[in-house]
Amino acid sequence: MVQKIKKPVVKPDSTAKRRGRPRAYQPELALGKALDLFRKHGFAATSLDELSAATGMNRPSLYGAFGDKRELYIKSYARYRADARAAMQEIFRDELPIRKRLERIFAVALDIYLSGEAGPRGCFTVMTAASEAVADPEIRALVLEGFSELDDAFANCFRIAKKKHELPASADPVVLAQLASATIHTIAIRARARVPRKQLEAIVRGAIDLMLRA
Amino acid sequence: MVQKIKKPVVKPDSTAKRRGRPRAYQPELALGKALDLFRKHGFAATSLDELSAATGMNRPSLYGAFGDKRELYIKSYARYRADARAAMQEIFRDELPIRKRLERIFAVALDIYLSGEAGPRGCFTVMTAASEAVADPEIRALVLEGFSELDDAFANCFRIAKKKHELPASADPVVLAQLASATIHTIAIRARARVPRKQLEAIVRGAIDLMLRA
DNA sequence: TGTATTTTGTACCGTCTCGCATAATATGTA
DNA sequence: TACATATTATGCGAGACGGTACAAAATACA
Repeated sequence: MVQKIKKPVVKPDSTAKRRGRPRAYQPELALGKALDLFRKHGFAATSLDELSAATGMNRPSLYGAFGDKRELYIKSYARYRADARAAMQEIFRDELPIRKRLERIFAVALDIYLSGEAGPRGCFTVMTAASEAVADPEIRALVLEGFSELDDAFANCFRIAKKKHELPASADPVVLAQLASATIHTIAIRARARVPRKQLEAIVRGAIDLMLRA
Repeated sequence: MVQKIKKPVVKPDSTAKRRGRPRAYQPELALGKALDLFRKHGFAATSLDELSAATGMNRPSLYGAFGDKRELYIKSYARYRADARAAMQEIFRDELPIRKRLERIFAVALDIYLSGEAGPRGCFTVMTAASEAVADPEIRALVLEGFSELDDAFANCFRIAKKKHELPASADPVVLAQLASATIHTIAIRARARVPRKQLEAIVRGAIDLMLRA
């Protein structure tokens, strides 16, 4: 018996007993690889061949698992948002002093935007807004949701700070939040153009000073 | 003594006597059409066929006049920058009070970003930063130049205001300029996601108040 | 064991892509 | 008129693109 057994060392889908031939890929892992590619090159400049190579899935499997290229992009974006939310949520909820909290939020953001061995990848929400959001209503809705989520999180942040009297009564949490989001957007874009981290950190410092000097 | 030393030193502008078959297109006008397309869809999602149709030039003419697609993109971007500069320069140089000046600058920016019958086209510098700037060093250099140009113009603006005592001595023109640029970037991105003008104007108002509040 | 079910791998389809080769056309000049 | 020059118009060609048909492979279940 010359059978070359290629059993999956790790069960792809935890312990569920599936009926047919087992999957040779791990969906979450493959989606992460797809996200990496989309973040690097954008939707139009990423080919299914590259996606297939990066995920280790051949094209039919890719299609069966995630749908066509556009659906894969949407699912990748959802994954990005979930990851970013997971990284931020805890800091947003934290009870640290407002300055410390802002510093940590922007530091995590910079980590996300500057990561990538082939160059900084920026913010996927911003990239998607700049490219696909104009013509595709469904994607646009997701992007708008992304903006609102960030705005709201910042606004809540400032509202708490105001209650704790870390900000004067005259401070408007919504305006401050828009400024914080603007800072996020400008460092995301500049990161994409390879502006060095030091400069981006300087921008963040200036913005924080301005926001808290009230 | 050579009498035929008269090489066409003068550009073949309107009244110059060119040698062969006359052009059927106007280069500046065609470049404008190309820019429109690139702003709408980005580099990768714009095909030479579409460019050919929009400009009214067939592909070989397009190629002969502007080079390949990438060169055409670069020339389109240069044109965009020149247009934006022409629209802004005068306001930046003006002697209006700082608040009025900022209001006018942002209003013009919004006009640029929201124009386009097929949806708002955003800021081409921002779009290029998000897409081509990562992998293409030459384009990246142009984008960085675009960022600096805006930062410097704003900084100069605040410096003048400070000299005229419209700002307190403690105000840092560079930090304020970064905030102004950040506001430009955030409205450019949000415009691309079809956020209505009213909301963008509210963001601008909040930012100006924050910048000028002493 | 045999059958049903699910995924994989290969190979292909029609379409679009960019860039260029070639020939026709329209002008200035000798 | 005849020639040189510059542009237009047609269309080709090699490859990349997204998506899918089909059969082999690998599992669960009866």
